[in-house]
Amino acid sequence: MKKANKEVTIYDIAQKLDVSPTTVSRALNNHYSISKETTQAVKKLAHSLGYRPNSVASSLRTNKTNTIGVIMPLINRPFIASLISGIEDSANQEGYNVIISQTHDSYEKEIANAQTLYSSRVAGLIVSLAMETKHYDHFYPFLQNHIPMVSIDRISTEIETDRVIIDNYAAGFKATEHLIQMGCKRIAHFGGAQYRNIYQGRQHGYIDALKKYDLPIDETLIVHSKLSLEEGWKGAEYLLNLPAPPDGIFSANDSAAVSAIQYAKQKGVCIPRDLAIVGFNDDPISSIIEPGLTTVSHPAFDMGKIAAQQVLKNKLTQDIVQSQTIVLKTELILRASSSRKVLRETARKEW
Amino acid sequence: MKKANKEVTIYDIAQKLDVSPTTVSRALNNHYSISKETTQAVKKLAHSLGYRPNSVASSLRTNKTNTIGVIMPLINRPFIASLISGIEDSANQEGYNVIISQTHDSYEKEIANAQTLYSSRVAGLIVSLAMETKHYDHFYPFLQNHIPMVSIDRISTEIETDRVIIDNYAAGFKATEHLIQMGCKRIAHFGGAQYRNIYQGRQHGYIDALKKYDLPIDETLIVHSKLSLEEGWKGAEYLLNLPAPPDGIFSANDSAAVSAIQYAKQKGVCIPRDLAIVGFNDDPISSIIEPGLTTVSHPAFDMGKIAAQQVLKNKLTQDIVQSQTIVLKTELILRASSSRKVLRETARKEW
DNA sequence: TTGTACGCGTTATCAA
DNA sequence: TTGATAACGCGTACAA
Repeated sequence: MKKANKEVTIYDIAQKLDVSPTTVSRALNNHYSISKETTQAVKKLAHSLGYRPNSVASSLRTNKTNTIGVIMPLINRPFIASLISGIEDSANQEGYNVIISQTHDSYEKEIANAQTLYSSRVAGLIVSLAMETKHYDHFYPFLQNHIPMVSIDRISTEIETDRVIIDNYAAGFKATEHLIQMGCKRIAHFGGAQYRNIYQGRQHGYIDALKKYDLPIDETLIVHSKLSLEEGWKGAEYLLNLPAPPDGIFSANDSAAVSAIQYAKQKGVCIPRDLAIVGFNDDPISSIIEPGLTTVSHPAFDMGKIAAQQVLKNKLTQDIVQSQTIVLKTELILRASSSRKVLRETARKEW
Repeated sequence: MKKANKEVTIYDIAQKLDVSPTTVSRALNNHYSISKETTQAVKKLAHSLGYRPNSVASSLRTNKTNTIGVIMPLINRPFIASLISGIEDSANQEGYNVIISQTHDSYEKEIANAQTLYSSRVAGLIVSLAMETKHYDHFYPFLQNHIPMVSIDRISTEIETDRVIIDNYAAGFKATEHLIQMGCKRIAHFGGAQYRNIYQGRQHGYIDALKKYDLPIDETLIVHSKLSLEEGWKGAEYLLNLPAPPDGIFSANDSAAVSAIQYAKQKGVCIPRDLAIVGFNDDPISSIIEPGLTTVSHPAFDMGKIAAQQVLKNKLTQDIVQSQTIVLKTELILRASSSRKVLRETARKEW
C-alpha cells in the first residue's frame, strides 16, 4: 500500500538547492537577509515543485493562526449573511481566513462552537449571541488568553469585549415616533426576548416614544415571539381581532412585519390607512412586499467590516485597553406601509 | 514585559499527575489501553486546569485537520446561504468545522482562496465555481493529494470531482413547458453566461421545450446578463418595448424575474394575462412579490448536506473511486405570475 | 548572507 | 497498562 504523494516541504527545496532549510524559509518569507539570487532560485524551484506552505506547521511554531472565528445564530438570514460578508471582506484584506459556525440560537451549541474555535486557536473571535444565552463562561478562555474578541449586534454587557452594535433604542424610538407623526394613536409592538439587548432596546425606544407623546402604554398591544413569518401572521391575527385593534405596528424585524401586512391584506384591512406598519432590518423582502415596508436599515456589511478590523487591531495592542463599543447609526427607510401623510422628507427610491 | 498566561498542555497535566504525556494524551482520547481510573483522573485535572486541546499541534502530527474548506461565489444570497447552512450542519455532526471563502465571482480570488485553503490543509473542499472561472489548475493540488473535493451547483466537467447538482436542463424544460401550457406563444429567456453549466442547462431546457412544441426560437428574446435586479428591470424594459413583445419570460433566477414583474406592473402590463413569468431558486422574495412568482425550487440545504457527507465519505475510501455525480430533483412552485389557466395540480399554499 | 540546532504540542511506534 | 522517544513542518536565536 503506497502512500499518496508526499508533500513538498522546505527541506526538499533546501536539499535540491544545496542550501539550508533556514534559507529556504527566509527566502519564501522575503527575509531581508537573503540575497536576491537565492530568493529567486528558491521561489522558482518552490513553484516548479508545487510547494505549498503548510500553515498548520507555521501556526504551531509561531503560535499564531491566520483564522478568525465567527459564531452566529443562523447564517441564512439576509442581515447575518451581510455581516459575515463584511467580516470576510476585512479579514481577507489582511490575509486572514474566516471560520464560521452557527448556533441555531442554542446555548449548548454556542458553547460547543466556542470550544472548538478555541481549540483551533483562532486569532480572534466575533460573536453574535444565541437567543438562549444567559451565561458567558465559555468565552473566558478567549478573554483570559487575550484573544481579541468582538461582540456584534447581539451582545451582553456581562462580558467585557469590544462591541459593534446599532443604537436599538434610538431606532425603536424613531420608528415609533414616525408612526405617531403619521397619525397613529394605538401602536402595537412585535418584540423579541427582552434579555437580548437588541429587542430590549427596540422595545424601550417604542415605549419611550409613546410616553413622549402622551400615548398610553397598553400591554395587550405588545406581542413577544421569535418574530418568524408564522408568528407575524398570528400576531396580526390576534391584534386585528381585538375589540380595539391597533392602527399601527412597530415590528422588531421584517419577517413578522411582512406577514402582518399579508394578514391585514387578506382580511381587507387597508395599509397604511387603517394600519401603518414599520419593520426592522431592511431585508430584501421589505422592498418587494406591497405596499413597501417602512423599516430600519442596519449597515450590516459595515458592521461586519468594523468588527473584523477591531479584532485585528486588538491583536497588535495586546495591552490592557479599555474595551470599546462602536455604535452605528441606523436609518429609517420610508416606504408606503406607513405613508399616511405626505412626507416632507423624500423617501429613497426603491424598485 | 510578562507574557500572557501560558497555555495548559498535556505536559502540565502529566507532571502534576506524575504520569507520562503519552498517558495523558491517550486518556483524553479515550484510548482503550488506559485504565478507567487514570482516564478519570486525567480528565478531571484537565478540566480543573482549564486545559484546551491544541488542534493545531494535533493536526500537524496526524496530518489531518478537522476543517472543511468552502469556496462560494457570494455568501449573501439566499440560495448560497442555505447551501452553506447545509454544509455546516453535516460537517458539525461529524465534528468538522467549516472555513468559508467567497470569490465575488472573480477567477483570481478563487485561485487565491484555493491556495489559502490548501495551505490550511483542509480535510476536504467544497466548491461552487466563480462566474469567470474557465481554468481549473488551482484545484490540482487537492486532486493530486487525494483531498476529497466536491463541486456543487456551479461545476465544470473539466475537473474530476464528485458533484452535487440539480438537473438544470430538466428544470428549464419544465419551466418553459409550463409557460407553453399556460398558453404562451412567444417566450423570452433571461439567461446567464453559457459556459457556466447551470445557465447553459437552463437555456437548453428552454430551447428544447420550445422545439418540442414547435415554437420558433427567437434570438432577440434571449437576454444574457448577470441577472441582477437592475438587469432584470432593463431586460424587461427591452423586451416589453419590442415591436412584438413576448407573452412569457423564463428567467434563470428570481432577482431578474422579480424586477421584470415590477417593471411590467409600472408599465401597466398585466401579469400573468399579458405576460407570464417563471423564475428560478425560490428565494424568499418570490413568495412576497405580487403576483407571487412561479419558480423552480432547489433543495439548497440538502445539497449542502449531501456535499459535506460526500466529502467526509471520500475521506474514508481513499482509493480510486469513480467520481460520483448526484443529481437532485427540482420542483416547480406554482404561483400567480404564471397562472393564466386554472391548474389541475394544486399549488403549494404560500403566504 | 547563510547555517545549526532546537522547540512549538501532539501522537505513533516501539519497548517495558 | 504505561512510558521513552521521535517525528510532523516550520521559524528563529545564535553562531559562523
